[in-house]
Amino acid sequence: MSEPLQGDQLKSIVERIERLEEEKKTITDDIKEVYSEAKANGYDVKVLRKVISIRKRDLRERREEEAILDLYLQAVGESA
Amino acid sequence: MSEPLQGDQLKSIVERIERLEEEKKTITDDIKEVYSEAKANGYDVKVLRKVISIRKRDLRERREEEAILDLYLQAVGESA
Amino acid sequence: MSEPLQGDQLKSIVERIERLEEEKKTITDDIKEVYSEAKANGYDVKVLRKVISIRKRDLRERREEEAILDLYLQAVGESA
Amino acid sequence: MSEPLQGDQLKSIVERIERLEEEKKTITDDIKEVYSEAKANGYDVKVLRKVISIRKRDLRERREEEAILDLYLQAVGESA
DNA sequence: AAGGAGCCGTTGCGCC
DNA sequence: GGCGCAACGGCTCCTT
Repeated sequence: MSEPLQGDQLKSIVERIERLEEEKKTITDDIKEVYSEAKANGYDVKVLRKVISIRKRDLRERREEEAILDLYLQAVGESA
Repeated sequence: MSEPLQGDQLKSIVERIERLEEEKKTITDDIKEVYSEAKANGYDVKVLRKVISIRKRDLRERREEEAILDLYLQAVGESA
Repeated sequence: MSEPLQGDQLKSIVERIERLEEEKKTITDDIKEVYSEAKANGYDVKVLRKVISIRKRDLRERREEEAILDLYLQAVGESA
Repeated sequence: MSEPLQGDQLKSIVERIERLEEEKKTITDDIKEVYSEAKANGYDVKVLRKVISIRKRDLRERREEEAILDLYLQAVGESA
């Protein structure tokens, strides 16, 4: 009798994923909405996107530097 | 005195977007998590992804067909 | 009589692309080779890759900053 | 006095890799260029890509089959 | 309509 | 040999 249960499990997995993807889409749309509002208020969307992306990049870069520092430390025989 | 307000507005916009992007990332991670669990339960992730994508495609096609049907109905003088 | 010519043209396109992809693969293999040599000489490949990627990122970041500067200049009415 | 030499060696490695990656990028761009031209001549790029990928797949499969055949031949005592 | 940017899915690579 | 990660290519949407 495990078959039907497996079927249920699969169904559950698919539904969970689809539900999450819907939520994700909602957020994506929200983001677009914010850009739209910004544009309506006279902001240059292109610049705005650039600002966001650079801030994100900076954050990433900081993490990157930590990561390589860890690697160097390991390379000289220290635990991270 | 509108400058500082604009500054605040810009800051608010950036923060709203960054907050939304964080939420989006959380959901993306949740989705990965579900796939991981599925894999741990013996499901083939690649196939699973295919299933999801086909279902998405089907849904989209169904909506397109409805849209076309609506157009036809309107064309013959019926309200949608 | 344009049909055969078109066939030739298509053939030419496909061959050019396939040739270029072969060259690309050769280079990819060359890169792997360099990493292999480096490893044989005692270098930590993981660290090496990190170094390369950070240098690339830095270069990109510099260009990014120039790009946003240009955007700002445009935003205040100056030509880039 | 091996330190500076090692430094030079590392520098050389990094430069070789970066040089190769530039060449790789050039080729990637060339490929894009060919697709662009094809498009300008009325070809459907998406279909074209499909053609290329199928040919690549076929080539690969043929080689795999030869490899298997070789194994069989060896198994029965023949040299490849 | 064309080009570019961002997102997603696939493939290949290195590690365990 | 399997797993996870990172790079690459392809697709879609948006702007010009």
